[in-house]
Amino acid sequence: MNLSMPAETDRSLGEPEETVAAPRDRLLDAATRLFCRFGINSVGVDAIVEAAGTAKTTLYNSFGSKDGLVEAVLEREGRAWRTWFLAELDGPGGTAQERLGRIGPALKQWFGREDFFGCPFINAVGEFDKSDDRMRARAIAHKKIVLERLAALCAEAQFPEPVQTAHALGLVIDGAIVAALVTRDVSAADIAGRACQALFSARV
Amino acid sequence: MNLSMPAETDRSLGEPEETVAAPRDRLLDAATRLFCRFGINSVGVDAIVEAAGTAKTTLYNSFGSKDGLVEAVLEREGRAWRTWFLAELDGPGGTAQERLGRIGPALKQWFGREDFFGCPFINAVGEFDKSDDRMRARAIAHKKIVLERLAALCAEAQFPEPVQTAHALGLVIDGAIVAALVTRDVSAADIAGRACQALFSARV
DNA sequence: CGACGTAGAAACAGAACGTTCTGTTTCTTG
DNA sequence: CAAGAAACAGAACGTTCTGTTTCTACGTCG
Repeated sequence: MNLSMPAETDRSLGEPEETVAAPRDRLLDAATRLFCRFGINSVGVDAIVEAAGTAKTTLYNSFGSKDGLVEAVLEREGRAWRTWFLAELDGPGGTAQERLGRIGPALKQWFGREDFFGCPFINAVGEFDKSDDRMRARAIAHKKIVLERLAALCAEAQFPEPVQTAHALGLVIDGAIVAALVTRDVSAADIAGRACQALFSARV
Repeated sequence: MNLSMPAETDRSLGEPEETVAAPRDRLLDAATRLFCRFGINSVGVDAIVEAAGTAKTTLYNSFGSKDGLVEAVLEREGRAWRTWFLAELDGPGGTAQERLGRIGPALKQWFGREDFFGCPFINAVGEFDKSDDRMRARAIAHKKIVLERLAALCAEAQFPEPVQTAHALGLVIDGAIVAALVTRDVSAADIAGRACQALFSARV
C-alpha cells in the first residue's frame, strides 16, 4: 500500500499509475474507512496513521487534532455521498416523480456495497454527547442539502405540500439506512421504495 | 426487579420514602442515563460508579464487566420502551387502524422528553464494530418484537400486506427517531404520523 | 550548494481506560 | 457475641488514548 518511501511522486518520466496518494489524502482515506466501520471513538490515531502509512506528525500537522480529522472526513464523505445520491436521482430522463422513484433503487445499490456501514452522520451523532451541538450541526447541514433537492423535485412533481413530502421522504430514507445497518438486509431499500410510492399516491 | 439482596428492604417499622434503591439498580439507572446521553464508549466505569454512588467492586460483582452492564442496560431499557410504546398504541378503545394512528402522537410524546437521546440500540450499533454481530443481534431482537405487534395490527386492519406495511411503519418510526435526535425537533413525529396515514391509505 | 519545508520514525508525557486487588465498614443471622 | 455476606473506599495493574517532541532524510528551489 504505502511503501513508507518518501518518493511517492515519481520523479522521472512519469508513471501515473504507480504513484501513491499524498499523505493527507491517505490519512483521509484510512480514517474514513476505520471510522465508518468501527466507530469514531473506537479508532485511535495510532491505528489511523498505521493504516495510512504516515507518521503521527503528519496527521497533526495536516488536521490539528483528531477532531479536525473527524470533521474533514465527515465533510468529504458527506459531499461525496450527496453528489452520488443526487446524481442517481437526476439520471437521464424521467419526470420529477420518476426521479423521486429512484430513491429506493439508489439506496439498494448503496446498501449492497461491502463498505456500507450506515450514514456516518447518524452514527456520529449517536456516539457523541447529544447535548453537544457541533456534531448535530454537521448532520443537519448534510441532510438540509438533500432535503432541499427532494423538496424541489416534490414541487416539480406538483405535490401539494412539497416541503412536508420531502421531509417524509427523508424519514423513510433515514429509516431504511438504519434498518439496513442493523439487519444487513438490502431489502430495506425495497420497503423504502414502496413507502415512497405510497407517499406519492397519498400526496401528503 | 431482582432483589437478590437481603437488605435494602427497610428492616424496621418502615420508612419507605427514605430508602435508597439497591446498588445493582442504582448502577443500572446511572449507566442508562450516562450511556444514552454521552454514548457507551464515552462513559468510563469510574463515572458510572460515581453517579451510582457505589464501589467498582459492586459493578464487577453484579455484571462481570462493562459489557455485561451494557447488555443489562439495553435489555432493561428495551423492555421498558417496548412496554411503554405498545401500551400507547393499545390504549383504551379504537380500531386496529386507529391504534396504528397513535404511532405519531406516541413518538411526539417521547421526543418531547428531556431525556430523549434517540434509540439506544440504533446508537449502540452505530458506535461499535459493524462487523460484530452481538450488538446488531440485540437491536434486531428488540425491533422484531415491535414489528410483530405492528404486523398483527396491520393484519387486524385488513391491510393486504400486513408484514410489509409493518416494516414500512418501522422505517418511518426509525427515521423519525433519527431525525428527532439530530434536529431536536419534535415535529418529526408529526411528519411520521402523516407518513403513516399515507401508508394506510395507499394500503401498500 | 545550502537552506528550507515536508514527511517519516520513534520515543515521550500525561491522562483515562477496564479490571483486579487489598482492606474496612455495615448489616444479617445464628 | 461470632460468622458471614455484601458493599464501600481506594490504590494499583497494564494497556490505550491523544498529543508533543526530537531527530533524520529527502526534494525543491533560491
